[in-house]
Amino acid sequence: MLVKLDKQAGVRAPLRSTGSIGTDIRALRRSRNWTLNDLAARLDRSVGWLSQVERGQSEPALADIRTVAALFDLPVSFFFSQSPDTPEAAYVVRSESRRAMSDEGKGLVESLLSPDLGGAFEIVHSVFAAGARCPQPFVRLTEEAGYVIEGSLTLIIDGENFVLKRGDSFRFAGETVSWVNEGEVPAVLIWVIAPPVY
Amino acid sequence: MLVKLDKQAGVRAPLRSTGSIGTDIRALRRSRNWTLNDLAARLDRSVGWLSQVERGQSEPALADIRTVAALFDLPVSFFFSQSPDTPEAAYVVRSESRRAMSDEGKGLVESLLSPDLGGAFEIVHSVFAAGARCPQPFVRLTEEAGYVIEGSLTLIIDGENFVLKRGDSFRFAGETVSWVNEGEVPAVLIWVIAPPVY
DNA sequence: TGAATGAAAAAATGTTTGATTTTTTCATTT
DNA sequence: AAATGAAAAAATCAAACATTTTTTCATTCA
Repeated sequence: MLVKLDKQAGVRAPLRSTGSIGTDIRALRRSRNWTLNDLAARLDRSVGWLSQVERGQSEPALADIRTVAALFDLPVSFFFSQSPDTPEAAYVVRSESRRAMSDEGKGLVESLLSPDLGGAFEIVHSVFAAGARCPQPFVRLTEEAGYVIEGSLTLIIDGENFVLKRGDSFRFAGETVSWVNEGEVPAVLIWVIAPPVY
Repeated sequence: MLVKLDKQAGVRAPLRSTGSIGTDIRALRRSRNWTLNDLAARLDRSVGWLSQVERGQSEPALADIRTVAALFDLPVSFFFSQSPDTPEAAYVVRSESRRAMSDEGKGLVESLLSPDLGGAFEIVHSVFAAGARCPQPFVRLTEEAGYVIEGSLTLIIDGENFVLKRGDSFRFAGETVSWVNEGEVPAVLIWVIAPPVY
């Protein structure tokens, strides 16, 4: 039974997922505020088809999945890293079965800590390699907060440097942000973003 | 300068705080969807006065603060655990200067990981004492997620038991939830709640 | 002297309605 | 079975108006 949460409380509707590719695509599309038409155009497919795909009534071709992955800057593997088919999968993500959201090699490995995309916020496990540096500062229309589990990370918020160590936390919203790991070991953080950007 | 974030993106307005008691009270009141009138009535004070207090134009009496603390089930100390007056305080919370949101002794110590109350979600550091047990299951109109940093915690979601270990994470929304720490050591978690309940 | 009030003004929020956009459905084609 | 295109259904949006909530401020209270 699905509990009806009232809108006013700010809880987004579609949380319970089927864990299908279509559900992922829908969440990704929504995170960018795109309509079916917006995404269908980019895939060079019809709106009706996309609607069917998102609801699991039709299977996208591999080529389509590749395009979607590219559009959202995700590894294709993301769409196939299915959570094990246990009853707990709706609620729990085991440390060994997180879905990777970025490829190794960029100095930052992000993986999803929630059972699926969607919801009011995104909670991500991020590992910043020693010496890694944000390619360029970014600004997002989001509220973001984080907590340092291991190692140390320098955050640059609106030009000010903050060296965060284990146990430190932060929050910002709307500022220009960048980061560097100036330590000798990887920095491990929990990072929360609302609303979701992936 | 305060960046204007657009509503559509779902970012709540009043983030930057003055760090005053009034700001805390306003955030707490809002988290329960109470109007000035609702809270003023409970404090047996006028609406105008409360408006002034929340905006720092008037000082509440100690008795008022005690009542507020009781209403929101917070220790009075919460309102006086000011973050150090450094420029970073707007963005960063150091591990040694978190604001405690619950008194020791209940088996659960929660402390705030964001620089102030308010915002789209709440991020909390929670330590569940070994053997501690949730006094009774709860249901909230929120979306909640968490990550186990240390130790182990059993979550009971809609009657199903999930034993979470270090590195595991979870998310739920609308379910009936309870918890026990059946381990021998404290369980340390990061817990995210949207929208804020404190 | 600053806390506190009450009432008027201002601001914010909610509601309705009709129009528009977005999504779903489905018969048909590839 | 994938994919389309068009009709139906559902959801979203904008404007106008009503209502609620918040702020302001002159005044009283202790």
